[in-house]
Amino acid sequence: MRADIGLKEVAERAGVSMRTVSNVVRDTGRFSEATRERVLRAVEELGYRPNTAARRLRTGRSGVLLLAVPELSMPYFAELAGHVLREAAAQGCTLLVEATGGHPEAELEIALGRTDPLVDGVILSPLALDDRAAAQVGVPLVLLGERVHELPCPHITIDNTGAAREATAHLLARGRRRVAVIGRQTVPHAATSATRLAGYRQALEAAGLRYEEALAPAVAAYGRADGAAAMRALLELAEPPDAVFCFADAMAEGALAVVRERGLGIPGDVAVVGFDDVEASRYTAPPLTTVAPDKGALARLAVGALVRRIGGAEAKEPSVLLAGHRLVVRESG
Amino acid sequence: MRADIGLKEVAERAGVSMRTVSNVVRDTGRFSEATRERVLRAVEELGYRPNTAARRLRTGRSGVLLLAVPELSMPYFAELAGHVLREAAAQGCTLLVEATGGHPEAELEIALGRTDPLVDGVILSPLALDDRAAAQVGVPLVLLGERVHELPCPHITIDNTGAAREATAHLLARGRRRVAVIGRQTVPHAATSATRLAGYRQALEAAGLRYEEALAPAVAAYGRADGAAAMRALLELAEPPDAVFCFADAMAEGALAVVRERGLGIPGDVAVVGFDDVEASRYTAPPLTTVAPDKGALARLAVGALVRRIGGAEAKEPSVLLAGHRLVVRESG
DNA sequence: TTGAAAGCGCTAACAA
DNA sequence: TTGTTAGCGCTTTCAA
Repeated sequence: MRADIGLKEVAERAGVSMRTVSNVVRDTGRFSEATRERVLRAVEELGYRPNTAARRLRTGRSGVLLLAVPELSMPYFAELAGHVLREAAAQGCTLLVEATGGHPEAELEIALGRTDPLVDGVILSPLALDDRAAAQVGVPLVLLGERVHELPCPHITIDNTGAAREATAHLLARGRRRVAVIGRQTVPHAATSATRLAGYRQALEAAGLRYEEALAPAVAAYGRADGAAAMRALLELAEPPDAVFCFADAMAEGALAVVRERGLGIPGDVAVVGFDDVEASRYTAPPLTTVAPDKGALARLAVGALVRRIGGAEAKEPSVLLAGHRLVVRESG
Repeated sequence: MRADIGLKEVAERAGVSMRTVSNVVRDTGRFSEATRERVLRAVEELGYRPNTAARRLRTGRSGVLLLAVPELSMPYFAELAGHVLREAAAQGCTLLVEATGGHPEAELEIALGRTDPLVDGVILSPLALDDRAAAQVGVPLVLLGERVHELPCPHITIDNTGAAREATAHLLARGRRRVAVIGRQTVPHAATSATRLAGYRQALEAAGLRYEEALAPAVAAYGRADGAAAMRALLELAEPPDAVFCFADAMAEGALAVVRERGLGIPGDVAVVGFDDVEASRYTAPPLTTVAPDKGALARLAVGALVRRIGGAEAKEPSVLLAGHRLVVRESG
């Protein structure tokens, strides 16, 4: 049982009205320095803590943000969640984390605002959201990590196409000529796949190479098992690739395991590049070359944009906020 | 702006009093089947959603639980959080996730109940909590994953000592004679280290071997880098080990990387066993033999015990709840 | 610069 | 079985 010290008790102790205590505590309105000190002392002595439920009931604000990611057990999202957590705390907000499983329906529900009524705003990391949500976004919303074209809300992302182009170009620059890609998806609205694939093709084209679909096996998801399966398929090819660019480190890990298992050298026989720069990628065999999105910036931009949105900012601000990225070259490619 | 449909609107529409609506919605009190249907229809048509702030203000319950883990970027905790998330949702609770950084002070704050005033109860995964908190636990609290002796609250854990004994015995049974251990900690109150080390020593003893501190290098934390550093030290020894038992899969990954880098065979020259059965461990080179705690059971027990605690259950129930574990034998040992 | 008082939407004690 | 009503603790208009 939390001590039942309320505004009233503090007010009595400090010899002022509740209103003044409220003002001092939230640092709003006017009051003299002397009053302020007296109130703060009373707060301290009594161990007063504002009742958030009452505050919310009154103001309609809870200070709670929701972060919805596909799966917390995916290291990239876990790391991202960690950053968002820190950033939300820095902004004085509480963060709720939810897993959508990457299901379009679950993502839609969240975009529509059918979340815990507690939340003031939502940061959604969609995997397969379509634009049915466009017409009726129900909460202050920010999309993190993927562009869903029609949604009227800020999108926080990195230059996926540019990053994919750089990663592919890197492989090409090292003399690879059959560069495969793991991460193409055939489901509709798979924006990550689409933007990165575009970058890959641009790099190929710039090098005078032509895109072969055989070198871009489709995957169902972005897990290790998907990467492993795709790599196996690639190695069955009459002309197997001499390099593979994976759209996620997790898939790269799976791919690495398959290549090793075949007794092939990395990067000797097959170079491998990933995407995400998850912590584990420093410890794979061999350490993974990968695209590192600036996760801290991503989190900062997302929380910032959301807080502004909640504060009533209209869609005035640019609808796409870009965080940086860089290619971290390690030993796998 | 959430639609401002309240109990009142629903009551009017259904032609009953607010009280009845409230009862129907929460399924408490008495009402006829006909009333019930009428009310539910009105709720549906109006899209009524209860205001949780008002409810909480009135009842003092928010239905929000807090899970505090050291770091979300540690895969074991990320996976565990995923399970707890699901379990909390199944119980109709909202889950807040927080990272303590494993700092004793941060953990103490949480155990003392100095959390977001919103939360009804806390599941804490402590790394270094001491028993200063004993006297004054301030919220319904459940400890997950580690026993902190004096705290008057349920402890959810696995048989760490037994598990460590089994893992070590497994290595011994395969003919290893110099079995090292990575994970010994010298900071006070490192319960995980202490219980697992005890199991390791028991197995050694049962095999007629004696404990050598040189084979148990101290680590500062349980990350990959710590495992790598410890493994390096071990390989410098005049008589290096022929097997290593790591208290966390993350450390095992670091250790594997070092062993490979030295050109030694796994498990040929050095067998490696981990602890946690994190998903990544199926994809290490070679796949990691590891102790798998039943994370689902851990989550279920923790949420269950906490909900009962919040509901007013006294410390009547057993103070230690054990989840199962098993040794998953893969190729590394 | 401060005080008094009216609710925010809901639950539960009291009535009918 | 259902209706009425008094607050929960806070913010904020209206007065002083």
